[in-house]
Amino acid sequence: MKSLTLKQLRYFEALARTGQFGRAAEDCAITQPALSMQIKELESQLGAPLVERSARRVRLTTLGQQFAARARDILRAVYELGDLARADGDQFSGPLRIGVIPTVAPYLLPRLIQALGRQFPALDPQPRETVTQRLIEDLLESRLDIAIVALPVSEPALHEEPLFEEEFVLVRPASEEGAMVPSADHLKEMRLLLLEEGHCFRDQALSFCNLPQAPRGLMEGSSLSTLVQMVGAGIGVTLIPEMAVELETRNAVVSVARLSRPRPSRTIGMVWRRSNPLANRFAQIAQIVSDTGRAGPRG
Amino acid sequence: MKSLTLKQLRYFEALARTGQFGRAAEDCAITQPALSMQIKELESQLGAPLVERSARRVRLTTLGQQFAARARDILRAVYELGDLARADGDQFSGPLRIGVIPTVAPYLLPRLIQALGRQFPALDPQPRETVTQRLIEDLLESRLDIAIVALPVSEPALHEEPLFEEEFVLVRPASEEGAMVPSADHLKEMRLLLLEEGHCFRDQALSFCNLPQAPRGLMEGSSLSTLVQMVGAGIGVTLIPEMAVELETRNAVVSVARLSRPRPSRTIGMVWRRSNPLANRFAQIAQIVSDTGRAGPRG
DNA sequence: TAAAAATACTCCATAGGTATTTTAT
DNA sequence: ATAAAATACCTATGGAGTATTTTTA
Repeated sequence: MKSLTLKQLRYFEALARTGQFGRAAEDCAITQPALSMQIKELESQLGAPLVERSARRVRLTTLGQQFAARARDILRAVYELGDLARADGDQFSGPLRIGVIPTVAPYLLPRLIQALGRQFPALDPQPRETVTQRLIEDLLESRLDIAIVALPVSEPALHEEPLFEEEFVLVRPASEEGAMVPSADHLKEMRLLLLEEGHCFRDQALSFCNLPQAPRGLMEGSSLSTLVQMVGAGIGVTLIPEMAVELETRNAVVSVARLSRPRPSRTIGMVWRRSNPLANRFAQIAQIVSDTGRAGPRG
Repeated sequence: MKSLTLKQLRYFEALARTGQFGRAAEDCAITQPALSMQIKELESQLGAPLVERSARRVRLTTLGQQFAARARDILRAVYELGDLARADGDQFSGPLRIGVIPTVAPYLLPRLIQALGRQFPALDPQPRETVTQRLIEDLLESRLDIAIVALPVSEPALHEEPLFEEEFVLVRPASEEGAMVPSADHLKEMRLLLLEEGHCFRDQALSFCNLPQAPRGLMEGSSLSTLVQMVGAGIGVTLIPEMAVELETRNAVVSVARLSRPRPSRTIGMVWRRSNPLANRFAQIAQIVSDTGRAGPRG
């Protein structure tokens, strides 16, 4: 006479995601036996196994895979249900999980958190920084509410709200201050430093230089900060978004130059699940982010 | 730190549907205080009221209405999740909630239940008889698995599987045995007895007689059995589906005549929710129903 | 004043914790 | 031999029951 519980779905989803009872339990903030028992109970209710047990790793059965897919949809819908109440009322309160790409986060977040705090004192912004692909996954699985990324992302389930246009600038060793600014095609002849694989800004820079793929022997860095320091050491040149200039070039012996013909830029925007009941709230938030982004570091 | 439970959703759905704590509790097979507590807990978790309390009757708040709509979707999905396991394996087992329209049920169900029992010994058919509109509602809300109705029903969420074509025949007093068979247009001049409002067969009969609406002074009955008995008493004539002939005319002083030009008929079919994981099973069931229907009462 | 919801309390089922054993690599 | 899952046992939370009070139409 027992029936399915959300608890069971949550635990099973974690198991399907982590592939291990122990990790799943940790993820759910319970102990491994507790999770094992719930999975066992779930399987007994269904009358069929969801996972193939083995000591090292757990594999989902065919049924388990179908089950996991539907369970995820349900958990997402339940999450949205919980947000329904927050969408009404006059003040926006509670946790807001914001994802931001690494080439924007450090330059925007401090001022953004401030601005949000001023506008919505009861709001609890929970920022998270990672690459676009991960942010999109997290959004689709309801592990994030909104994400600030470079547009377009082209996911049908997501709404895209453009916030501001951001130009790229060239960073050269200080010794080249005032030298002639190279064209896009000249750039690819130079020793170009780029972010490592996975960062959208890497692809945007490559694209501006008319390079379909990264050239051999490309020097890579894991952050814009690293790239600029490498430029300062005379290793090469790089491109960075305008927003990063103030912070990153302050303590580096580099010079900054505007590019032109065409002037390179990207659109920063905010995305969220269309079905999220907080969508209207997010539109308000987007306005604040846009203002913050345009105001610049002095804002 | 608590989170939503399906129990809360089920109780709230019942409350939204019944509009009363007591009825909802009864519906959920618990006591009224237990349900009250869960609703209270739910509202406190959301931080906003879902219902406006009053002694006589409960009204949903705006939030409550949105919440109820989403909750229903979730509960439906959870129900389907529970059926996922039954879709695999080689034998189809467990409860199968079958809805059948009243002008088909008594003539088909006995043989159908037998046939199902032969084919799927572990299956537990739970038939329910009511008019098409109610059946469709129940299907959409996951209170039924399949329904046997006259096609088309034209609901995008439902799959329609045609089973067999069923002709209508004319039932006249026994005294008119062998008399000339009237045409469709003649029929509307005669004293026609029809089923009461809500039965699709009523509309099908009217449509065959080229009557857009029921004529004034129409005699109505609540079952085909009643109609035939009235014909036997010399009150008028009526149309019944072929399948009903054997059972209904056995103990009545009436004669049966085939109609023609055009020969009237309707398509009996089976419908189910497209998203139901048991859909493949239902296709098997449909084959059995079709065979049973075609075989006739001597089956 | 009568019907329905809320409150007060009691009990027990069960979810989850700790400790340990079993299993598979 | 080791890491992970299952098993055994215990505890405590909270869901549901009964009895009663409060509310309002």
